[in-house]
Amino acid sequence: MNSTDKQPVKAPTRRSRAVAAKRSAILAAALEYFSQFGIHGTSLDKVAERADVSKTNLLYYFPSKEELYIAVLKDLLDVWLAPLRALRADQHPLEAIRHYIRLKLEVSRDYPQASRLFCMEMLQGAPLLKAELAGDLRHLVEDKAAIIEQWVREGKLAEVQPHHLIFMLWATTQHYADFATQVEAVTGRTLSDEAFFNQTVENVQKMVIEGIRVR
Amino acid sequence: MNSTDKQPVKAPTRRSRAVAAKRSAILAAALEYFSQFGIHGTSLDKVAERADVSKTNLLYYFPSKEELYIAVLKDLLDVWLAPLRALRADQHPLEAIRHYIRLKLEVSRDYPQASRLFCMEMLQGAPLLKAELAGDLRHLVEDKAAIIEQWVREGKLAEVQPHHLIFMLWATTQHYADFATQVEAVTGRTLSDEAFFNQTVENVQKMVIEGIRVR
DNA sequence: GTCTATAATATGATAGAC
DNA sequence: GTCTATCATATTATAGAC
Repeated sequence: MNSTDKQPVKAPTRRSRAVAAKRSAILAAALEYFSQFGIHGTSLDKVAERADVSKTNLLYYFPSKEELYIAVLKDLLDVWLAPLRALRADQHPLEAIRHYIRLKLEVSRDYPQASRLFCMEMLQGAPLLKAELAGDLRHLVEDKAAIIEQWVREGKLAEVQPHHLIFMLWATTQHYADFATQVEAVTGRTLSDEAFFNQTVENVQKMVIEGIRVR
Repeated sequence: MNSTDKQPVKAPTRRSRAVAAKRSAILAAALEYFSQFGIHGTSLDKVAERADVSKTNLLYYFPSKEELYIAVLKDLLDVWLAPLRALRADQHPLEAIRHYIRLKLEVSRDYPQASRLFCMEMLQGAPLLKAELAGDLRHLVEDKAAIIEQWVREGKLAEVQPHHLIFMLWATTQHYADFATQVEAVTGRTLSDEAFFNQTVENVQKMVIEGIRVR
């Protein structure tokens, strides 16, 4: 969580613990609303109500709606990127990608709101993430793309352009969170259904892996 | 376009043509805003301004913001589903899917806003498309899933569950519209760049096709 | 830190003239 | 069909007491 450790670390007092708890209650409530209705469709009233604080009090912790929104986004980016960070050159290529797919689908199952808020922000042109996108994210992707490229050069993966493979991994795994409504409308199941989750992991892994296996 | 042919068809007069033109100018302006900012982030003022009509006048054509939003969504659904409708049992399986990928990426290139609005609606739980999702869309998907299942049974495709293949097709092709900001941040290119478009089609086709080819 | 006003404004929608 | 008010409301944010 980025937004809770801006301050220098001190021994947590009773008060500071209470304050931290309130902050995170607000952040959690905000995520619920923002991820469904977006920043414009969400009122501070509702967020405050769900977090069980007064609106004025909320504005004491986060000086404006936009700052609250940004705090939520920042907290979320780490969760969202964790699976990609875990991809390392010393792993067996196909196993690494197999593992990535599972991790990312776990994120889609366990943090669907994070995935959706991220998606929503992207749809709007990511006005509040532009900086991250151009900086950190881009470098992270460059790193991982280089690893994939290396695997391709060594003949361990079929000839694909790394960026497109990364996009395919993102797209196929996010889809089960972002389009959960549609997935449920069509299949009648959700990722919380364990059997459906496993079947999803297997199908996605199989299709992706066979698509990039060398023969 | 659904929303323009609710009325019984008559010989178009000068007036009716002018009215139709105004309606579609409003719809186009609305799509631009809705697809970026969502229904809540969009004001009728802005839409009216872009469509070059007064706000009151806009409300004469569409009695409320929500009805305008729904009209836009309906117009869009056909465009969005056209590629899937084109999938037919009498085609060569891999060629059919290859073709689908191209068509859908063309939609992502030519109607990115439609794709994004659809995505945004889905993120919110599709409150205004629930009916369509449960009805028409579900049946369409069932039809196409049956075709795919048949291909699998005949040994023309690898063993995959049709729904997951359909999701993969949707996800990988939509991604280039919905996450265009991220795609551009990472690659520096967009689908309007012809070389990048072709390279995208080839990569997606290759990865998907190899992933479901029978060996 | 938390509360009670209250300011300031944006915006969806209507009334009624022309 | 189009316009000029105008209403009604929701909602962000602040001032100032405690």
